[in-house]
Amino acid sequence: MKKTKPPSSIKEKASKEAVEKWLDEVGTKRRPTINDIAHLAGVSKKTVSRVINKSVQVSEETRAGVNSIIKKLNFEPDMQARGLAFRHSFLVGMIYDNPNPQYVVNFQEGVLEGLRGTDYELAVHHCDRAAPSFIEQIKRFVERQRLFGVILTPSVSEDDRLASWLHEAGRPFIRVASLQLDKPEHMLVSNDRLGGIEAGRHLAQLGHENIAFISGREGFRSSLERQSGLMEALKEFDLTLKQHLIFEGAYTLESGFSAAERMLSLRDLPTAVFVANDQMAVGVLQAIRARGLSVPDDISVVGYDDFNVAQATTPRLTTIHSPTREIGKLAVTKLLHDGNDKIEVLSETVPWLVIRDSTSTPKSHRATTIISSTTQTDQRTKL
Amino acid sequence: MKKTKPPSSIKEKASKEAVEKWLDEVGTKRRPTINDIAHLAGVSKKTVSRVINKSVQVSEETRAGVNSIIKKLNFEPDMQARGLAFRHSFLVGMIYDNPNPQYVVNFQEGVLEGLRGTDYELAVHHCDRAAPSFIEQIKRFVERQRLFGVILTPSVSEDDRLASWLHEAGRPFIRVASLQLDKPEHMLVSNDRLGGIEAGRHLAQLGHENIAFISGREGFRSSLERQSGLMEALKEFDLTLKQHLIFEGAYTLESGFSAAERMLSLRDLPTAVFVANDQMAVGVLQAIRARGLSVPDDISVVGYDDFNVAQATTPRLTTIHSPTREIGKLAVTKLLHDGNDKIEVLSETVPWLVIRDSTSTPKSHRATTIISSTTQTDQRTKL
DNA sequence: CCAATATCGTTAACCGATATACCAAGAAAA
DNA sequence: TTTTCTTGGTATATCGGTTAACGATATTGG
Repeated sequence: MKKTKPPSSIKEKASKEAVEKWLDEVGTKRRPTINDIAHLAGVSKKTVSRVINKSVQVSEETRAGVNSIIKKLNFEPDMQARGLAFRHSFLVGMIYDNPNPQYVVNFQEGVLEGLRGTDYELAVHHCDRAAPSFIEQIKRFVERQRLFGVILTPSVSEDDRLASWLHEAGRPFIRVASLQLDKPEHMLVSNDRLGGIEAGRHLAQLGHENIAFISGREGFRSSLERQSGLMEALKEFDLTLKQHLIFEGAYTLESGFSAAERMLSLRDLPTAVFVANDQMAVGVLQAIRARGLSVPDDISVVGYDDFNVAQATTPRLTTIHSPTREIGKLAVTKLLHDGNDKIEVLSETVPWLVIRDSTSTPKSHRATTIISSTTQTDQRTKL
Repeated sequence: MKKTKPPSSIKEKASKEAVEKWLDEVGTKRRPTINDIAHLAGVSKKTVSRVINKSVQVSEETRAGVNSIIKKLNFEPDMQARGLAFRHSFLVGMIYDNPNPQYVVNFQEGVLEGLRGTDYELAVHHCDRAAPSFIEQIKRFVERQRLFGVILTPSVSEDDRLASWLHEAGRPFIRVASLQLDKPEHMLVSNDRLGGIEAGRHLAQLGHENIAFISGREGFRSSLERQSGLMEALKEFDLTLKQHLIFEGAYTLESGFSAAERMLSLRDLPTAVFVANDQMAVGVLQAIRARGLSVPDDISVVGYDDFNVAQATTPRLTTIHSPTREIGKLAVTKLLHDGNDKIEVLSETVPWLVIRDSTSTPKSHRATTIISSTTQTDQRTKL
């Protein structure tokens, strides 16, 4: 049926005419499909498919010919159809339930960066972990869209039922959390414990001994990890975190304010406080000021996150920088390469201390260590 | 071929057994398809499809029967396949190129809220408007995923080439911008002009006459609109915005800081400044403090956006609240109902003034109007 | 009582890709 | 020379839905 190959110049000329004819007659009405490409390139559908999917079973010549037609017709394969055949869509789902906008956007931007250049796109889903049908809604989302894979961010990531369902359904997923909760292939740990250690060491090194902690809501993993890091650091300096210096907040500005008020009503005030996130730390600064005290002269404050509020306060907030964006990017990479390569994770996802203006040596030390107090003021780590 | 209907109790019993058999034998291996439902419900594929799509051509009895099987098998239609047949996916695209995380998340959350309960999901795409292939990348995204519709947020929304391409391709889309750019069915206007008016009136009513403006980068629509609102308000009070009191920033904290420094080097200082966004306003506050001046005693400051930095500063920022979330929600509603209903838009997308602590009467007026200055301090509008 | 008309359902073709099975031609091996 | 791989390609079924076109039944009207 097929004619013997004509010399390539003639063949190409013929094909060029055919392409133009197609563009005139059909191209104005609908997008090209794989059939059009196959027809104009003089090969079969499957061969075009092989070219698209970079299969090796196709000669360099054929590949070039097909690609040139693809380019001329500006062909984009329909991901719906591709997904139908592959039994999964080309969508990665990101599920979140996080009140902090900056966390979400930073993470999301990391994910999008990781997705760039791949065939995959991002579908985001916000959920309310308190809602009774919370799991059902997520299942529905995942099943209906046949997501290629799912990224669970805190605190959704902490739900074990969800994780085991995904596991049993055989769907690739990544849990991003502040500590190891599951098999390593599913986990990406942001290591909030280390951040807590950094904060604790910083305060202890400045000479603080009476250090308070303002936590997130009871049971919040990230807060627990940050606290446990603080305790570990204090232990290194033979200090302890006293039970009556732990105050519960809820990660909001207001809750930070009221937790700080409780703290400030103590007879013996602490000389420093580590606050489990920046948003609360803003409230803490305001409460301290409202009492007529000054930061850092009377009380040093360390936050956590390094979101942009940390630079808006007076004094600007010393805080722990969390590499949220990098974690997001890693999450995608891990998801897409699912165990193919083991990625070196640790180095990039380690939080670090950013020293700004809300910490200094405690008053009691001030007389003896004037020098360190002044040099401290402008020191920053990786800003 | 079909038997006469048996009494429904018998029929149901038989079907119940068949359902259990299916769940045991097949349900463990793969998800149910429309064929399974049709078979077990004793109807055809198409009838099930009609039930799913809420077509009227199906009797109440049949519908109930089919729905019961759907529920028992926990069937979720595959959106890939549906999309293939419909010639569009069940995805709404949101395209952004906005450095402000809070804007993005607020807007996105509004969009997700608008999508809740529909069959559609959100695919987000971040782009760089400065990149040369910027348009091509978006086209690729839209075409490959065959998006049902697209929402363009500022400043991507301002690109006319993109808008006309979408229009010609016949794909539904919404442009969210600070002023009318196109036919109303494609536009959602956030009315930054009104916000500017609010800010201007507030300052003028306090008695300020020498008012400065710190703008966004040249040509930024939102900034231009806010400025033009300011000018309009001043005109109402027989005031003008003097050319030498306009300073260009770039919507970042640092740019606000340096614009303010330029302003503060003037011989005659203005008594108030309207800053085109909160992020810059934070920089402005810092610059004023750095000069040893005080806000609002020496200079009043008004921001724009009402993002959470506005509550973190000292003094807390008087600013214009932009109903970003509501606009996001409206954008989806408009997109999904595309002209079916005309939605009443204006009432919800109007920005409003939030009075906090960074504005007061100017010094010169202070002696004569003590009372208004004190009552002002705690006044807030809709906080 | 029979044709016209809703009403309710069915069948076959199709959306745009991939997978399976299979074939032809040339190179290497027997 | 014949047989057996390997390589490069084709034809057809299939993924899970929808649409178009076309039956069957009941319900009317003449």
